[in-house]
Order: sequence, then structure tokens, then C-alpha cells
Amino acid sequence: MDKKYTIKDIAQMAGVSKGTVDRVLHNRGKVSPAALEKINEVLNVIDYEPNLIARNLKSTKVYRICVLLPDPVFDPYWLPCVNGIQDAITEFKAYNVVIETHYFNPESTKSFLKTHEAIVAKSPDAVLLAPLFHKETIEIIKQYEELGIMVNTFNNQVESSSIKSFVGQDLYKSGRVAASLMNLILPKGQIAIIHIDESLKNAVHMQEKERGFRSYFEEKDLSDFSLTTLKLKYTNIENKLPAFIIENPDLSGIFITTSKAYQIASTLSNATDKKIALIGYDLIDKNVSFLNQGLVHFLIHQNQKRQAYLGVSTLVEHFLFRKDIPETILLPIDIINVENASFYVS
Amino acid sequence: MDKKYTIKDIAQMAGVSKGTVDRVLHNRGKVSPAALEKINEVLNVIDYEPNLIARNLKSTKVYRICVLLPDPVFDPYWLPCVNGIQDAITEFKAYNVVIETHYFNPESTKSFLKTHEAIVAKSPDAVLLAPLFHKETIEIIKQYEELGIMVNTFNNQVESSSIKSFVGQDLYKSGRVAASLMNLILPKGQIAIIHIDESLKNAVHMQEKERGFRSYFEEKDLSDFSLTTLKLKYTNIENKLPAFIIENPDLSGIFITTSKAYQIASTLSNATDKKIALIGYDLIDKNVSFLNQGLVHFLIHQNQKRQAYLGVSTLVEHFLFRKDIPETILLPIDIINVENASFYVS
DNA sequence: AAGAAAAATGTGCTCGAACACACCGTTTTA
DNA sequence: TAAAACGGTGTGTTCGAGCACATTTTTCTT
Repeated sequence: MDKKYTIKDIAQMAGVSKGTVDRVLHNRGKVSPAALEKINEVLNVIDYEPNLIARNLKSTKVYRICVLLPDPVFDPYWLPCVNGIQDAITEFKAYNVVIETHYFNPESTKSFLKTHEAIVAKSPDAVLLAPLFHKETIEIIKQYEELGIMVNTFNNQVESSSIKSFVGQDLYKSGRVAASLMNLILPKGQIAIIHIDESLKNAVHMQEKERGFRSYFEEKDLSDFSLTTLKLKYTNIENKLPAFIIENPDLSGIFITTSKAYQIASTLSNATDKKIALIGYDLIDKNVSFLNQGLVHFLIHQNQKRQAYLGVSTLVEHFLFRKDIPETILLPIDIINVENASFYVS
Repeated sequence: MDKKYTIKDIAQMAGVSKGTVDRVLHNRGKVSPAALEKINEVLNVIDYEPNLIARNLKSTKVYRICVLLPDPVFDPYWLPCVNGIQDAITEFKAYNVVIETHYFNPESTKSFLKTHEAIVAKSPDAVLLAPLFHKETIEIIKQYEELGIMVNTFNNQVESSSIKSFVGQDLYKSGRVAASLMNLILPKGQIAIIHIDESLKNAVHMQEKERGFRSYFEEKDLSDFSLTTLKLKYTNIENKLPAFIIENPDLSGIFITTSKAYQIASTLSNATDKKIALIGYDLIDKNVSFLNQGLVHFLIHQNQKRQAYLGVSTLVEHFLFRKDIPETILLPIDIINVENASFYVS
């Protein structure tokens, strides 16, 4: 039943040589109808699975996979991705795979394109990229396609037919999860949706989350709540946020659509004694610290590490084991509070 | 830097034959001090990592791993485990590994021991087991130890020095997570902790969860709450639970320590119109269905599938890649509500 | 029918680790 | 002194897939 057949076994059973079996298995032609039928008969009876170990031992082809992602120096948000990629490198170091990371400045489309050029120069077999800039992403994916380089994306979902595979999260749904939690904490009152980001690269990102968040309240017809959107920049939080709180005495909850919840929590703790519910994203150290202090109530874990890991590993397994690359992998939307946070930080 | 060295390379560099290098690498002796030093010099300079593919291709040794777990026929709780094991089988089918599942009747220690005997007869290299029965588990682990069979456990944590490795969840903490959620739903009132199980095999299990749950409320000194423990059997829920509700008009929340939340939800929906907060365990279909209906508020995901998968895969990787088996792997305590449930059911 | 071309088939080497075995030189033993 | 024992070393084979190349068989051509 679970006996493992080799090409040699098949050859013997069909009364031909292993070379002929090999040609049939790989459709290399040059096989007589008689031999073809004999071999197919055998193949239909037994359950042949090529030994992947032997195959990968033989193959001298080295697969090169490049990762195009923002430099964590500019935004620590990307740090877990580096670890995820490192995990993949460790796991596959025994195989003929080279995985390279190429950083770009997330503030600069120029840097994005330049790093892209550097990758093209390496002529990799596949690229995993964080498609931060919509227009430019479409452009470079077109280039990769022309060069026959396989592309996988992660973190940011880009609507385009040219993108065949994506690893990430359903941002709309994650907004809804945040809303459901907010609805649990608060009976009523005003809720602010705060978009805070140095640049506005994440615009689509944040809007999706807001859309999900609002949809929840609209759907449930929770008229005791009022929702306000607020856009802040890193530089003006300390001015604008306290002012906003004074102007809106009914404010009782804040949903932060980026990983910068700690900035809000920090400013808030200085500005007011009022208890305001905070829900944000990502288990970065500063956020977890405020979670432990009780100033942030929930964090939604986007699991960038696993996103990056899966982004790479699906590509590697495609080359090594001929596995299909799934069109979309949506990671679960992990709900984190002070009680379960420790199990997620790695 | 990342060049991969082979034994042949080392032999050449040290000016000896690959046989000698092999003897040094495996401490097989029969090597002159002079040759030993030459080879060690080379090994100190370069970073040799044996090619695991080649090693596993050569080795004809077939590793046999047996899993001892309750038959899902008796309790569907164990069904995801079977899938997790199947995943491991698929992943490692290319290697010389045989993974066998052996079921026992979770109601019967006799069946447990008998299945154990059947496994011993197979003389496996390692065993993964769900240690449902404390005394018997200690006993059979002793036997495995004497036979030199490696043992890994999952799902149930057993306090014993003879157990060297475990994959599961921190049940005390999961009780705390449940409590923190309950505290969010309810401002005050009576909360029932319901232990419901056909047999009482899970006694320690359930007590740990209760302990964690209670610890949260004690710690926070939430005197507006009162906690009551209730033990029910499958057969008497429909009688006892409605009676309990009438006797306790202040009851506003129930924490079910097993995967049987659906039984409570079902009985409850027939017995009363009162809105009672329900928190339970495990994403089995019936539970998810009540979650979607809004009758169950939160479920805690124990991820048995991954438990079983990791239990097996750590063993396999130990044999194939000489990886260490971690002493304890504690899976995250996933918080599930109606908004994020769909991402966890697989 | 002979020779050339084409088609079909088989052989043999490679990948890297592991290990059995053969070999050689020195020392020990009968 | 010859043979056995031993420490040390190198050679060769194996695992299964993949592919280049050699060899055989068939078909076509003149």
C-alpha cells in the first residue's frame, strides 16, 4: 500500500529501461506507443511519487529568490518580516536556494524603483515584494512578467489582474473585528478613527480598515455611537490630539488604523485622565508596553513575520517541490489583549 | 561566505581522503593525530554543514512514529488532530518516515493500555501521545523509556519528571483570557463556571481553567461579581441547567471549560430569553454555529490540529535533521468572536 | 539490398553523505 | 622469521532522479 516505488521499479514492471520511464514521466517524447502503453499501465496501477530528496540532490540549479521590502530602519514595523525571512532561509539552507533581502526607503518611490532595478540585475527566479506604491508596483510587476520572473506579494493587497498571489490579511474584516471589540468595551459615545502615518503610503490600507470598522456600526444600527475620522501626522499629534479631546468631550474610544497606537496612548496619558478605549494594530514593543499598562485595550496582530515567511516559503516550495502558489493566503486576525499577548510576541 | 562545502572539499583542503574526514566528523576513531589536526584546522576555518538531502537519501533507516490518541468517533474534539497528523504525513512522505495513528476509547483506561501494547508491538522509534489518564500515562512512559522509545505528549499537560516534551496550551492562562473577556462583556453579576464532560477524564484540565478564571477576578478585586462552579453531565443538562437559572436570577455569564458550549447554548435558548454571556472552547462546528447566532460570545481556540502537527513534526525533524525537541511548546490562546472565526476554521 | 537517417531504447554518470571493505605499513605474537 | 593483528588510510558503492550519450532497432531512400 504505502510502498514507495522508484523509477527502477516501474522500469522493471513494465519491462523497459529507466530511461524510457523517465521520458514518459517527463513527456520528453521519443517513446514508442507500445512502451508508452506498458508504462502507463503500470503507472495506473501503482501510485508513483518521485522522491523529492533524490531530485533535489541531483539538481544543480540554484534558485534565487529576492525580497523587496522597506528598510526596518525607516519603520520598525518591517522588522518582524526580516525575522520571518530569516526563518525561511534557515529552513531551506540545505537546498539549492538563495534568498536575498533588498531594502528600500518606504518614503521614496525612487528608492523603490532603484532597489527594483538592483533586483532585476540579479536575475532572480522569483520576487516577493511589499507593494507599497500602487502605480509603481503595477509597473515593476509588468517588467518581472516580461522577464519571466515569478512574483508574489505580501502585506499590502493591490487590486490588479497582474498580481497572481498575495499573502496578507483581510483589512476590511480586521476593521470589523476592531469595531466588534470597541462595541464590547463601550456602551455608547463618540469614537474617533485615527489615521496616523508619517507618509500617506498606507492610504488604501487605512481606508479599508476604516470602511470595515464603520460597516460594523452601520450594520448593527448602533445609533448611540458617533464616528469621526481624524488624520494625524507624527509631528502634530501632541498639538492636535489634546485639542480634539477638548473639542469632543463625548469621546470615549479611539481606533488607530496603523501600528502607531503607542503615540496616541502616550499623548493621551499626558493630556487627560479620562478613560478612553484604545484599539490599534501590531505587537511592537511600545504597543505591548501600553497594553500591559492598561492604556491600550486591544491590539490586532497582523503577523508580518508569518506573512513574510509564507511569502517566501510558498515560492521556495513551488520550485523545490512543484507545489502550487496559492492565489491568496489570508492570515487570521488575531485578537490580542493583555492576557494573551505574551504568546504572540516572538 | 555562503559557499557550501562538501566532505570532498574538506578532504582536498586537508590533503586527506573523504573517508578520513568522515571518520573525524563522526568520531569513529582510527585517525592519526596528524590527520585529525589537519582536518580540524580546515573545519575551524570553514563553516561545514552536512547536506541533509544527501544524508537522508542515503539512509535506508525508516523511522516509525506512532500516535496514541482518542478515537474521534467517541469525541469529535479529536478530529482536528487527525488532520494535523495527516498534514505531517503529507509533508514528510518523501522521507523515510512512517507515521501511524492508533486510536483508543477515551472512556476506557483498558483501551488506552491495550492500544499502547499494540504500539509497543510495532517497536516504533518515537511515540506521540495524548496523556488522558494520569496514572496510566506515567506507567506507559516508563515502559517506553525502558525500550528506548522517544516520547512526546500533547493536549494534556501531565506533571511528571518523566515527561520531557509537551505541545499544548497554558490552561491557567486561557482561563484568565476567558475571564478578561467576560469582564469586558459584563459589568457585574453572577458568573457560572460550568464543567461539562461525559467522563471526568478532563478533571485536571478543567480545574486549571477554572483556577485561571477565578484568579483574574480575585486579582482585580472585582467584588461586583460572584462566581459559582457547576458540574454537569451530558445527560442532566436539560434538567439541571434551567433549574439553576431559576435559582440564580442574577446569573449573567457562563464560562464553559470544555468544548461543549453548544450544549449549554442550545439548552439556554430553549429555557430563557435572558441574555447570558457565554464563553467556551474550541471551534467545532456546533460552537461556531452558535457563535454566528450570537448566543456564544467568545470561543477560545485550542488549535488541536496544530498541536498534533507540531507534536509529530518535532519528532520527525529530530530524526531527520537532528533538531532538538523543545521541552514545551505553548500555542497562543486565540480569541475568537463572530468577526474573526472564519479565518481559523480550516 | 545496402546504406543512411531517424526513432527508440538502454547505459552510465552525477549529486553528497555514509559506510563497508580493501589496502598498506608497522608492531606483536607464535 | 613468518604470520597474524592492528592502526591508519583510501576506494568504491549505495540511495533515486535526471539527463547526456551510446547503442540498438526501425524506417526510409536510392
